[in-house]
Amino acid sequence: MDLNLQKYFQAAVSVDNVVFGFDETGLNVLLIYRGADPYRNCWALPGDLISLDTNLDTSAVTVLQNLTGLQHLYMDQIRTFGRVDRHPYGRVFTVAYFALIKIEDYRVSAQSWAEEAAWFPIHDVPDLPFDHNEILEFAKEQLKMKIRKQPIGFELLPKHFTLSELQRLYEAILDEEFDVRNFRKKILSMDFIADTGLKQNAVTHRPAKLYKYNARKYNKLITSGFDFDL
Amino acid sequence: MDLNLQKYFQAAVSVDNVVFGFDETGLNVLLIYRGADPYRNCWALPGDLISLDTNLDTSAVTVLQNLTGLQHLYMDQIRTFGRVDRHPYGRVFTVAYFALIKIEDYRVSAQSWAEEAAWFPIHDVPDLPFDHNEILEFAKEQLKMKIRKQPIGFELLPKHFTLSELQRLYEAILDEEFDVRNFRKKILSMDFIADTGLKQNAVTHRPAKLYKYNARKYNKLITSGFDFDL
DNA sequence: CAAATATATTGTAAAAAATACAATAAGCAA
DNA sequence: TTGCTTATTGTATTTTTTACAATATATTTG
Repeated sequence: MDLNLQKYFQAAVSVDNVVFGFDETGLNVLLIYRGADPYRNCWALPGDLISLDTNLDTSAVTVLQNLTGLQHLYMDQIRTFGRVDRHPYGRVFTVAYFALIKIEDYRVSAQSWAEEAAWFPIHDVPDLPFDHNEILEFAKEQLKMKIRKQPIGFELLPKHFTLSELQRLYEAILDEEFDVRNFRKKILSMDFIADTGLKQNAVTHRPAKLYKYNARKYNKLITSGFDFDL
Repeated sequence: MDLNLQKYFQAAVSVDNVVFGFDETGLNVLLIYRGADPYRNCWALPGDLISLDTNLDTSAVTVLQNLTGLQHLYMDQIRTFGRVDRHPYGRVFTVAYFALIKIEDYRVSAQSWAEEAAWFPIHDVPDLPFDHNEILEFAKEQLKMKIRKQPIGFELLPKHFTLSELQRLYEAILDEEFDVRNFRKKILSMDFIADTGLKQNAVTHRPAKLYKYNARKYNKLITSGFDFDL
């Protein structure tokens, strides 16, 4: 390589994944316990330097799977962080990705140099190394924006869900309360959310109707200029 | 450096700037004519490899100034592109930024290895090297989203502007037409847009009233939960 | 089995916002 | 004075948002 170019080709790139998971306790984020330097023995976002023969988006998926066993997630790029001194080993740019999953549908298992992998309640996250706290804050903002504009919320609930569950989900993520009647009115006015005819059972109170999300209908609406907006 | 790490630290990072400019002809994008390899003698987005001792956001500003002379712009990061084969010299990740300016307020002058710098109408952009066409498309989408949500449109017009000019601006960027009466109603209902008491002169028809944008009032509204939305 | 408990479900009126639609006004030029 | 060009304005209708509380249905308890 040209000597003039040499000096540019000395950077590393990492990905850091912010995986949000939802369960009955609310919104959580997945962290790993680092078993490798730098910042060995810290909880951190599951991220790693990426191999230079792999496309960026593919790397995000690979890194996550390699550290936590999670696979088949849809990951979205959110932003690149590139402060000069963000990594002690040299110039490392990190590309942050985020994903949103239903915790009970996946099993996380620490792998590679990750000693543990665990879910932390979103309001109870420890100090993280690098600029991971900053990344997490940014991801939370993105999540709020996205969940208002895209029907990703449904992917966090069981296939059949009650409107109360849905409302709790939105309230947890947006950190905001909605009027029960108005919320239901709005949701039911979107005709890609359908009554299954089923009801909850084994609950100690009036059982709620179960609904399901119809992605096919949603996609049809989207293409005809519909705008999901909570 | 640890030999195991060596292999990661061989990437380069570039920034590519999508600078949108508005004038009476509509929306334009700034391109440079490359006087350096690769893709010498092509029009391309003003971008360059970045020096590894500079923060990412600073690099975006520096690169743009170095190639086009533009400075004191507010640049926003939009996305990182990292296909393995996007650059012929090696693994180069590029971070795309965008900015929005009033053409007549700035003078562009090709510098460094840029042989020319010129504005191209947004609907008349040539084939670009690397993945620059893809980056540009992405930036256009971002611009549409942002201009609906933030009052950045005002930064593209003279300090004093007419409502017709403002409407033409929005119509050019969003590629959509608005009803004259409803548009004015909506704009004037935002009380951070004020009548200056002045009128156009030297026009060959009824002169329009001149308005101005009051950023201070807007910021006050924002912090109290107001949501700009066109 | 009646009462208590817990959550689910529903409607309506008022206010606000969005939409559709066309006539008149104010300059300049011929 | 007339014609040309762009600027400006209002109203009725529809749609959407908001605020607000009583009743229903299941289980558990006494």
